[in-house]
Amino acid sequence: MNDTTEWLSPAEQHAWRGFVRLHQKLSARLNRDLQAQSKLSGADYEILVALTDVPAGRMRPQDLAQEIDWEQSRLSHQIVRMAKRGLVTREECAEDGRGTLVAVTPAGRQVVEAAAPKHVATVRRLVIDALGPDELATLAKIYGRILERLDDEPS
Amino acid sequence: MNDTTEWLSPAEQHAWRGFVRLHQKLSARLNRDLQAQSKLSGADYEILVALTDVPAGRMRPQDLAQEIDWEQSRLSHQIVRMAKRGLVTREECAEDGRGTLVAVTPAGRQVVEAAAPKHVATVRRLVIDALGPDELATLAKIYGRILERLDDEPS
DNA sequence: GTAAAGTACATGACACATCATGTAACTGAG
DNA sequence: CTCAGTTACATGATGTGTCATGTACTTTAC
Repeated sequence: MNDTTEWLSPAEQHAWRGFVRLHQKLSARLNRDLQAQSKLSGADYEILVALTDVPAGRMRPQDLAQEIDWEQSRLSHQIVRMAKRGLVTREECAEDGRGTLVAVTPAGRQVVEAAAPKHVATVRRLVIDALGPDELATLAKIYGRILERLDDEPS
Repeated sequence: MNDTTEWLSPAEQHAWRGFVRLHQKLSARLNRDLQAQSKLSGADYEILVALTDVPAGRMRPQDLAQEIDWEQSRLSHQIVRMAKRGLVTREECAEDGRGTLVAVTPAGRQVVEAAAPKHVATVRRLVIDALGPDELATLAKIYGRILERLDDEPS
């Protein structure tokens, strides 16, 4: 590596550090809240929301993975754990012998429906309410731009 | 829970989803890059940067934890793993018999010095370069505001 | 129809994070 | 001095994420 590295300016460093810290603390906080209030991890919550969002309450793992942007393996492990706790079940897939269907159980539905309002309230209180409408739009725009870069790049 | 939950508006939801997705994908990406290029996890990198940032190259775990905003237990486990790989060592603390000092090893220093330029380049390419200077300042301001809220709240 | 290639998902190993709890050393009131 | 409380850190259990790899089924080329 040569010495032409362009290090971050103080302003850039400040913004970047803030980004990292915020990300860390906020997700830690949201996970702890979910766990304390609803006995759910963030991962559990994300799965349950995705499943209850579709009318049938069941999806192919591959579709679910794409929907929430998870790796297939991660999802598979997560489903196993949630099935053990009775939040979801596996069903056979008629159209494709290799496939499966993941379905929310009534218990899972009940849990997420109780959890969602509290979670949303926390998000609103901690994040949304801290932003003006213009800032909200700016953030969304910036995030979209960075996400594009991520998707464009090779790896 | 009553039914007065104030759900997120479409614009709010869009921004929030972007926030979550960006956080997930970006940190996954940065971790993978670090791992691939330098055999370091993001956690390893953070520790090494903090340690090499101080002249002595060694710190009390409690100070280190505060510096990078980690839980004490997390840090302790991480130190164990990094010590096994020869990136850091534990030293006895003269002033306080309960205490320890964590020090970067020469090997650790070498690894992080090789890793840093590549990491910074990735951050710049993916994030910083996607932002105008005004946007950078806006982000920093917003992050600061949300971080304050996080720190203010009970838990 | 069959063999090769691809797809859908599972699994084991390992790194990581968190929680609850433990141990040793320090500090201060008496 | 001594003992109660606190501080600094370690440790075990458990849940989670990633990687590499495995298995069963399906599709495609021939």
